[in-house]
Amino acid sequence: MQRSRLTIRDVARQAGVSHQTVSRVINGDALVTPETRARVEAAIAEMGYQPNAIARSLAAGRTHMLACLAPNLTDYTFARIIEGAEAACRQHGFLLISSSAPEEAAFAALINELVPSRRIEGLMVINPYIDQRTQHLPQNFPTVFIGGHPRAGHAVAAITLDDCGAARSAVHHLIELGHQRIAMITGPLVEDCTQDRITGYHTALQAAGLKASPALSVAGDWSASSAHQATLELMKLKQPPTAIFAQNDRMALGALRAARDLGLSVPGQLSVIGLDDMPLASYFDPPLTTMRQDMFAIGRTAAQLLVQAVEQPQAKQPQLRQPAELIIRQSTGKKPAKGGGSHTRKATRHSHSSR
Amino acid sequence: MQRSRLTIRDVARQAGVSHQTVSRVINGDALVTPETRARVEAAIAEMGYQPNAIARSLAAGRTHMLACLAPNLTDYTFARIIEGAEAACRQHGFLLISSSAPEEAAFAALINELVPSRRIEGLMVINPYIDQRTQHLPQNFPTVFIGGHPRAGHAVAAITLDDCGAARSAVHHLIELGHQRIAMITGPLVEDCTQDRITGYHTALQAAGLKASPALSVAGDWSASSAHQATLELMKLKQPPTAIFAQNDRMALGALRAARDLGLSVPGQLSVIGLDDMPLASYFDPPLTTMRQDMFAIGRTAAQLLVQAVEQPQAKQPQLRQPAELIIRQSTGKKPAKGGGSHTRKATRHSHSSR
DNA sequence: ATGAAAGCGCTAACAA
DNA sequence: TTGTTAGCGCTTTCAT
Repeated sequence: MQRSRLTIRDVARQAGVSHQTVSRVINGDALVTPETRARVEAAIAEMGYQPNAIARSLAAGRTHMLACLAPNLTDYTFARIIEGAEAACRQHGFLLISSSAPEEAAFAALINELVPSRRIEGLMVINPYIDQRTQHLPQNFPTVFIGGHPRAGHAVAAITLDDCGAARSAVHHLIELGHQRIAMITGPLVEDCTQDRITGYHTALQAAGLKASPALSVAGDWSASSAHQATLELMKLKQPPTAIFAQNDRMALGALRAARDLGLSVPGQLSVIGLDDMPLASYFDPPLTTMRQDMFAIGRTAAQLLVQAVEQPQAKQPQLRQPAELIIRQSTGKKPAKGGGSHTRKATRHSHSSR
Repeated sequence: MQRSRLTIRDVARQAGVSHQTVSRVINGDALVTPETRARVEAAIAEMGYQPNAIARSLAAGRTHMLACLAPNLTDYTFARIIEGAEAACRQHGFLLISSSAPEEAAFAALINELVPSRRIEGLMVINPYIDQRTQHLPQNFPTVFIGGHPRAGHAVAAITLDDCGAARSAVHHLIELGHQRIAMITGPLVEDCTQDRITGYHTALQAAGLKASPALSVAGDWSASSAHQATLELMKLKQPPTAIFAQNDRMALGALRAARDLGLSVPGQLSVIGLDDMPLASYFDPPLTTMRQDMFAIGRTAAQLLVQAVEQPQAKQPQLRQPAELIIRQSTGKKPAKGGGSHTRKATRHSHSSR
């Protein structure tokens, strides 16, 4: 892997053609005699020439680089989106810069570093609507939103999980098991997906003719500990819930632990359902019933949308929704009979998915 | 955020100077009169000019981009390293491309796309020694290894967790609790860190005058399910272990579940210790005793080493080790008395770290 | 089908 | 201190 100090002209000399012809061969231009092409390709192979991407970028005005901004890179959900996006980018001949911008200021700084310098051709933003992010977005620049639906005035492509539908399915599952007092632990209220999941929760309750009690809805922050706390409070109510819908799996885990701390069996006395199907969900105690979402696919699709937006800036900007799938494990069960069910914890043999 | 079609010459005209002077101002060259500088800066501000990074790269021969290759982006450990690296890169004025290369072929392809095209100035590789990755690495190119120590012939900077020391501490903790039959569930045997952790395990046993039984060492693949399986087998031995050291937290979780499936109380009848201290470890059942490693710091340091290697190619290439810290929670306890301890599971109130 | 010329937007060497 | 002249390595006119 020698330093590619060779230029297009070196190859041209070796092949006995002009440097322009070499350029044509590199770019697959059709107007080259097969013989010439062969000669040039032989020279390229022999000398081990590889084009300088920066020079190409400058001359062609295209960098073939995209960026993806996420609140962080460690959340499994985000990481998986990025993995999908990165794979799709490479497939389309693009490179991806993924950066974490926990707060708005960092977000604005990043945009201002990447876009005006003309380093990237397009931008993917995960969770565009937390804080005031969108106001820092460049105008007339190819952008795709992931998780968060465009407000009026934003003609950008967007792809989200079907948050509303996923929440509705989760709550519907609980209702089918006979639960009537169904609590919800939400994510931060400023996030779009939190709101959509709240909507889905209410939709499911309404469809079943159940009334939503405000006391049964508690805000968490996606962390297990926030849900642990929330669950302890919920179970202190004069009429505690018999089931909890946690808006993500980490919080579901916090709820499970709180139940254990309170000596409540799950699902005997309390059912818990999550949302994500994170890799370890089947190893929770008990294995978590949850909604599975294919974040890799979301990332991949987002990248494809973005590539399209870059190549054809005038094209329509679609708004997509990726459905979620109910994964039933052992953290949900029939509503306990009045007066409580069995308090004992059975050491049953659990089956696990192999994820 | 208008399209930066403005060039250095537009600014020069506006400020009534040569384009070169504008370049000097942009680059903080000292040889500019304060007045001229002020005029130029005023013009820049007024026009909203921002330099074209690609043109700069071509002219200066520097891209200020680095890449980090990891087996995947979703492993918490890797994601955290990348987060740290990315933060440090930005701080030093570099951008980071992080890519996942699950197998050797993808790894080689990536290297071949990034390096000869002169797009990046340096390379960070997480787990350089799984499969035959190192043979695809470019020669004479600034590189830093993360996790995996250089073999002979590789004069590259490297930073790893102190795998050996971390394993030793973990096993030592079990020994101090009185355990003598201590099993280990390893990662894939081809990985450096697996081997180092095995070494640490043996070192700790030897130091205590204990003999390592080959039957007590089982290979997993870092997944919870592999450890679940391994634990079931370990507990079938005529002389089962009283404690298990799992080489990562996910596998420790698998071991915990296997214990539950077998009706064994943890830590009453079986102690389990992990390695990682992943965010959810304190929410395992029981909360997991484990070794904490600061992967963010490792990533940050790796990036700093790389920047240094890029700036001063002739400098010495250090090999660093980041220590790990024992985090005692509730999955480890005294060796059970002969004949077994209490089989009952107490619903004690657990404290959690807030991570 | 091929080559020559001109420039992408900037930095670097030299001159003034 | 500032301006002038050349490129960086390639693509894109435009001739031929």
